[in-house]
Amino acid sequence: MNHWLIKSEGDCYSIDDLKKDKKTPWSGIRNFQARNFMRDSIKVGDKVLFYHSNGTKENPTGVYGTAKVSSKPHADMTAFDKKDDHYDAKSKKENPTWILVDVSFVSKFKKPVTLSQIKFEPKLKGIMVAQKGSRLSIQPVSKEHFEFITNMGK
DNA sequence: GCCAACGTTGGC
DNA sequence: GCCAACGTTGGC
Repeated sequence: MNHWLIKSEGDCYSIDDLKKDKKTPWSGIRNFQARNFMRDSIKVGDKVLFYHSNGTKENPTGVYGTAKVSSKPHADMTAFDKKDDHYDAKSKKENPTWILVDVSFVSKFKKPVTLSQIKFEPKLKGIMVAQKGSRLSIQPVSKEHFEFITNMGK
C-alpha cells in the first residue's frame, strides 16, 4: 500500500466535484513522471491526498481531503479527443501515450490543511509538496506524512 | 500579474 | 547529446 498526493486546480476540479462524482478518471496529466507513477507504481486501494493548487485567499492552497485509487491503469481518453484541451495527436488508441487511474472520493477535511501549515509543521519536514519548485502533479507521500495531514484535517 | 523553477522541443 | 528557446506550473 502506497500513499500519494495529487494536485488539482481548485477552481478547475475540486474535492467537492469529486464528492459529487464519487469517482473520476484522473485525466489530463501530460507529464511523464506523473504518468509513470500511474502506470507502474499506483495500485488499486492506494490512499491519496487531494491537493488544491493555485489557491486564493478564500480557498488557500493546500490539502482538502482524501481519495483512493479505484481502477487499474487505463488509457486517458481525453488524449484522443480533438476538441479536448489535452488532445495529443501522438497518442494512438492501440498504444496510448497517456495512462491514468480512476480515483474515488473518501473524505473532505473539515478545514483544509494549508501549504503554509504544512511548511510550518516540523513533523512534515521534507515532504515533497513543500519544496521549492515542486511542480510534479502526482507525488509519493510517506505513510507517516499521510496520516499526520489526515489528522490535521479532522 | 509577476517570476522562478522546471519540462519539453528542436537546431546543430 | 548539448543547450538555448519556449511553454507551463504554481506560489506569492
